[in-house]
Amino acid sequence: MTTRTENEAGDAGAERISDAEHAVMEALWKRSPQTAAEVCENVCKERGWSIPTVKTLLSRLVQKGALATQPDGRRYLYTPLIARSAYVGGESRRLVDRLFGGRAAPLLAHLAQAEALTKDDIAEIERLLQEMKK
Amino acid sequence: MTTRTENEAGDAGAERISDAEHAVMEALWKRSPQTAAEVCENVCKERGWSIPTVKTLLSRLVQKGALATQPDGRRYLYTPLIARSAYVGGESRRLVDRLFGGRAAPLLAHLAQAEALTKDDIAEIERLLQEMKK
DNA sequence: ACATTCAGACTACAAACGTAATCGTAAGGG
DNA sequence: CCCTTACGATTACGTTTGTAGTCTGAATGT
Repeated sequence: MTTRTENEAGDAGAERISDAEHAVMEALWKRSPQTAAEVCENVCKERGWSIPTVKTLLSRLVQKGALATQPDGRRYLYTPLIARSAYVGGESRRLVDRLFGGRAAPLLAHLAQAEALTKDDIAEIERLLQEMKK
Repeated sequence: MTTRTENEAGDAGAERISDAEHAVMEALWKRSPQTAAEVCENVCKERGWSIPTVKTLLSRLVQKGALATQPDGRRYLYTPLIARSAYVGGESRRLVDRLFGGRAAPLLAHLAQAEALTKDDIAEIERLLQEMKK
């Protein structure tokens, strides 16, 4: 390969996705492909954005290798290149590493203390643990 | 109070703490109070920073109401104004809200899938759940 | 054919961030 | 007393992020 300074397509999702960009990704994870206008319909109202904002975010995400474009007449259809589960996994890992020394148990303890766990959560987590132990 | 546009001391930790700032906070949560030089001793090597960088971060954290200063001769002693547990709780909550619709169980499921849970983690989590149910 | 419209590309611009150098000054060594 | 030194304060500056406007050209209706 030729020098390969950085990011020449090949790794999808190396660049960090910002908060605003994440909202756009969510829309596309929910359904894809979508045009810029469609994405806007799904997020502009909620976030108080105008179309140009969505277009900027889409462009940046394409640059970052998080979205693929596919021409459709005079506009583009956008599709995620990174899976939501990969993103979510990465972010979760980051948090656990940064704040809990990489251990997940303390995170759970914190959520518990903060009343972030409902009875249902607890029940579901127990089920998960049972599954895991098998 | 006079107009009270924003942040006139009263709320500690309203402003968001950035990644670099967080490293400084960690040093002070581990031990406090500390001088700027001491903080640097604890983080500069690891992050590849020079003293000016640490001083900037300390100043910003003071501005944000995350640190208190106490004059000690010609320098300052810095002390956290927000508890680590509060910060950690807030960040965890943010993540769970943003990525898991506020439910903790899916987070755990993800960590599990990603092999982020060791046998010890699982055991400890079970203990936690037992405690909680009491 | 031509004006209108609509899409992406490019430009803008302030705030936050990461990273640091410089300035002014007070404390201490001699 | 003066010089050096060690602080905090101020300033710097490129990048990322949030939020949007302008430009250019192609499609479209008539």
